[in-house]
Amino acid sequence: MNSAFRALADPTRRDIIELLRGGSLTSGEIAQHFPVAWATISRHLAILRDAGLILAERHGQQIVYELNTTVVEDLIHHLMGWVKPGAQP
Amino acid sequence: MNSAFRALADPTRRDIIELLRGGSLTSGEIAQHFPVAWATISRHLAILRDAGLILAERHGQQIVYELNTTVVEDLIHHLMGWVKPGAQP
DNA sequence: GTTGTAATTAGCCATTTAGCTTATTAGCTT
DNA sequence: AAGCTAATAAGCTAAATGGCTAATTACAAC
Repeated sequence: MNSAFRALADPTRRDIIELLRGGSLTSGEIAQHFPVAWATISRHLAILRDAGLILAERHGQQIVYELNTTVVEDLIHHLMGWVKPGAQP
Repeated sequence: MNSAFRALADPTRRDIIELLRGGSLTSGEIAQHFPVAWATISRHLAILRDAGLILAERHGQQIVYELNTTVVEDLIHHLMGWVKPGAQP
């Protein structure tokens, strides 16, 4: 859970997530949308993957990434616990 | 919005938020719950305050902090936009 | 106004992080 | 197996971050 919060702290990584809302994309397609080096995007993807926020699947010689909505939902529930007074403190 | 995500990246700051779920507390009361120096907690509080996640109010010579649920709710809505496919991409 | 208490700010240090460039791995295709 | 493309890993650097101690502000009470 901590790694998910850490992963979301970087705006580029949040942009990657927003990008993946539109559907699965390869690492190269994702990198094209950003003004940083491909290797930098690749590391962002690794951080998001380690946090469980995205899922990677190899298709031939390219790797397709997709948003893992399950972990995002877990985050939402976590945050909802902060605003719901009755939840387990 | 970015500052809120950044603020939540640190586990101590998330613990402070969880602590404030139980009700408003002074800076000193908050600091007592953590094994770090008071000045360090004070800076964490400033970061949370700048991000709008907590509200500060002076009562005499002490300052009382409380959770700002409004900004937490904004965060929740932001995250929900990631899992709801129909929302504005 | 001086003393005391609550809290923040300033200044310093070690660690982490995000970026880059240059290798290296993994899988096609010939 | 040799070459080509997609992607990650390695190694480096500058900037940000979280911790500390010491100094400073803000208010209250004497």
